[in-house]
Amino acid sequence: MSGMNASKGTEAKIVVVDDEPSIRELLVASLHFAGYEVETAASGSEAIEVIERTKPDLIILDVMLPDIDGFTVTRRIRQEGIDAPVLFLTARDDTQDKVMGLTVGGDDYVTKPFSLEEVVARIRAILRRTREHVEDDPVIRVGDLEINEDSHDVTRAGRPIDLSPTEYKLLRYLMDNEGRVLSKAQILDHVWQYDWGGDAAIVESYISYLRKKVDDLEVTDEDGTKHKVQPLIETKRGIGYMIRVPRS
Amino acid sequence: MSGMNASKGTEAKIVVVDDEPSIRELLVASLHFAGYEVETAASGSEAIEVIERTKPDLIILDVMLPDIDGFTVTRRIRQEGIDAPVLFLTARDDTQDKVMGLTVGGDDYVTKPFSLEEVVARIRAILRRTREHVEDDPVIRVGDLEINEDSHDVTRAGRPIDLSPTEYKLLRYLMDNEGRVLSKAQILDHVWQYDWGGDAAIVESYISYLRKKVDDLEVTDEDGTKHKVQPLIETKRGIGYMIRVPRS
DNA sequence: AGAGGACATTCAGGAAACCTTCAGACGGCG
DNA sequence: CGCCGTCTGAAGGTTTCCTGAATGTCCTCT
Repeated sequence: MSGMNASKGTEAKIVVVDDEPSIRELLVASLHFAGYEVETAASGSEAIEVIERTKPDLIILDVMLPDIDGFTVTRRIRQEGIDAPVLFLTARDDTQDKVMGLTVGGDDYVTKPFSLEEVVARIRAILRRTREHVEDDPVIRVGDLEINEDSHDVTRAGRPIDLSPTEYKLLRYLMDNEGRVLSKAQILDHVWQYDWGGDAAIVESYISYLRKKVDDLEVTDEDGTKHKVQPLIETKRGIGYMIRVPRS
Repeated sequence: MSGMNASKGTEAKIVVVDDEPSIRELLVASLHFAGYEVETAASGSEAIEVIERTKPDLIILDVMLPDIDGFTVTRRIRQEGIDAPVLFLTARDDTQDKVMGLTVGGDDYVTKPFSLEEVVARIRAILRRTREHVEDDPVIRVGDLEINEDSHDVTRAGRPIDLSPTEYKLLRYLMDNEGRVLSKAQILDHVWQYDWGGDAAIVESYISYLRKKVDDLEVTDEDGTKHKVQPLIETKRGIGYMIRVPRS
């Protein structure tokens, strides 16, 4: 699943609140595997109880809940002195005014249906900005390939690269799992929205696009000689894809 | 999330006084995240107690409170020797004479409904004038683009630029977050009033206005040659907007 | 070597995101 | 009261992206 560079500082505690079991499980599995400690709640009232008991570092909160809606839950726990940032889950067709004011403070939101990469990226961005952690670096590196999660910049050997949103998400997922083979199914599940109905063949197309932009470059050395960059994206036939600095 | 240049001197302590929980939360979340230490009070009497106890550097005070009004609160705490500046929150339809005399000393006011940028900008301006801090610079720079928070002047390559109030707030928010992509929702939440009910599409319009004034200029060099300025505002498709000196 | 399967590449249509402009509404100011 | 700058919503045009399909290439097993 979404295995990250588990190295990152202390593991954060996250509470997931959603009434749909499938969404809950999806998030729990991913986040747990990504190294977070996860608790869940299926309703607003349960959420308040769980949050006050466990004092999480971050809360993932569906705004549409059977009993108490997400905004009210937020207000209640804030009154109790809990100031953990909230990542709201909203339906795309929610009226705009409902979404208003959601991005103040450390809070943020994603619209359903989301892709896991979106959620994980947002969580990291929030935690990076919220926690005191001075050492937190918005840059992810694999060899001479870098992506900056703040500016969304991508560079190879210092040279800027332009990626489309989906290309960026795919590359980010690969880099987050450097040295680990990811199946096409895994990639589909993380980079594309969870309600995607299409074919896994689209992964091949996007790998191809990515390779052309990232691995098919010529750079000029200090001494003026041109040479191709080392390809970083490897195909593991029958298994999937992986990114890493190739072994000699 | 405003005032991101967290680097700024020592964190100031602020007391927020308002009887509406939603306003309180909005301000607490934003200011806390912006690096301020925040306490709250929901009434005039509570305000006096909290202010005398915590000795804040600045007070945000709604003039319309259920028990003791804001002016009286100010008078009382002044009698107790507390001279922290006050940022008053007033209703737009408050008669002019009520607002009169609010800006004496270090004090200032904003009208409800406000935008977060307005509040944060005023807070910074007040603290800049109040504190000894010699190193505080009212000028924000990105490349050859400068805005002066004291005079509200905007210049590009030395040339003055006229901006409308909303254009200025938008530019200021972008520059305060140089090199970080801001979503349209974030921009809406910070630059527009918190009770805004409209569409996020308005952000696109204002980005367009801003570009025409800021990024679509011709300047004349010392040697008489004309050339276009580098565009500083970048679109990150599917993510948002960002300002910075472009890479290479 | 050949067949079959897995992967790579390319392309075009449609969709989505974005840019720009404009007219009307609104409010401040003379 | 009328003018003027500003704000807002909407429309139209443009660019970029996504997706599915078609075709080509490489690997593997027999």
